[in-house]
Amino acid sequence: MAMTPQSTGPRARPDDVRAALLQAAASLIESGPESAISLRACARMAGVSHAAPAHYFPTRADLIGAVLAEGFDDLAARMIAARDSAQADPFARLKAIGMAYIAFALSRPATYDMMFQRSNRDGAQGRVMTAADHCGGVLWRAVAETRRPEGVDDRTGVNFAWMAVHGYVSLVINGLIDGGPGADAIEVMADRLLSLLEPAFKRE
Amino acid sequence: MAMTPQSTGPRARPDDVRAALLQAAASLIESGPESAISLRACARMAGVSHAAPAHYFPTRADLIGAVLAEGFDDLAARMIAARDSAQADPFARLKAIGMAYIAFALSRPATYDMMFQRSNRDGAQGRVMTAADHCGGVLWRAVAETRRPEGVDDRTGVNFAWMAVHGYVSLVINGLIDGGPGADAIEVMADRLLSLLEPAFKRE
DNA sequence: ATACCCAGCTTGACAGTGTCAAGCAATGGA
DNA sequence: TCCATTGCTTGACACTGTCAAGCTGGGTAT
Repeated sequence: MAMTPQSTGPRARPDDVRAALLQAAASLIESGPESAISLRACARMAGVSHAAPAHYFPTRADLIGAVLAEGFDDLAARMIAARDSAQADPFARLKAIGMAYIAFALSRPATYDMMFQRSNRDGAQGRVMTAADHCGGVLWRAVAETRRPEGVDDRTGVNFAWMAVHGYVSLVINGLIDGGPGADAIEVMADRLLSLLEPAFKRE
Repeated sequence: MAMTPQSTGPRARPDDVRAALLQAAASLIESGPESAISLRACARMAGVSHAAPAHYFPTRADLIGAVLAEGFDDLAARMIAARDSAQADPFARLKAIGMAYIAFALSRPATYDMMFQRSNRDGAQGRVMTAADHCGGVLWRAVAETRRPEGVDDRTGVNFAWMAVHGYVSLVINGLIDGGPGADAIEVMADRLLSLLEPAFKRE
């Protein structure tokens, strides 16, 4: 059998290639059209042969899925960090999560776009959806801590917050709305958007 | 020179092929992964050779762009029809537009998704963006007719309405939120969403 | 009427892609 | 020392978008 008991295996020489492939894919996603994200281009960037990726990612969808799963993990980490360094007020925490969400999306727009497309979530054996659910869980808990008006239950609150923030960044990323003139228009608009949400997440 | 004076040309035998290619592309978009939308598959469906599409659409992006431009035209038409058959109240008209928008997106989810991706809007010499702007204009005028609270100017109103509805359908299409249990949950949720928008578009 | 042109489509080719199959090299355990 | 497994390579296949040529038939010009 000789099954290495999880000890020495990946330590001796870490899978440079796997990491290099992931980084190549991540950079290709942000730097060109989706059609340019090819396994062979990733392999060239990583300095390996055209068939090497198959050893780590059975198919193209699996490589892309791995990048997108990492994206969701990164997003969740940012949301948690923002939440934990915000004030104790539940809506302030929710707002901090929203701003972190927007910052992530605008920092990696192409990745964000792909993360939210069902067709890109097929590979990686469901890991993408698991990571996405983890993100949703962070939002869910933050919403659950707010006190909302009658008729806005947890699910409705999550849906409303998520659709507003996602709709905003999605339209901005794809150039269909702008926040108006000014360099920091996006942040101003994001702040205003979250303020507009306030009535649904506060009960006075 | 012999430049036909725009009269007889496309009448004699209408461009069946062009229409067939557009329809093939539209059906491929809705019936499979994006990678399956190939010029050659469209050509096979239309019963022409693999290079025939080049005569109507210089590149693949142009064919897809043409389908998406038609999508925006269709969407605008549905929005206008819904608006004109709604009650005279400005918010009722806005809500009718929103419901038509959601219905369109859910009836052609893959097309809708592609319409809102910047990378798919390169071809067709800007026709996609023109059609998208036309859609935005319909929304803009509907918003302008509402009476809103202080601080919600036209632009903010348009952004708020659009991001809410787009965010909702985008998340639903891609399976990240659901409207809760029940067959008509999506419509119920859509209705609730538009009601939640109401405070931003009414001044009592 | 005859020559001609050209729009509309065809066949053929090329580089590039994802994926599969086979093979090589080295590392580590028996 | 032998051997098996891991990690990667080369090679091949079908498929893709795009370009270059060639064919064909209906219209115009002479």
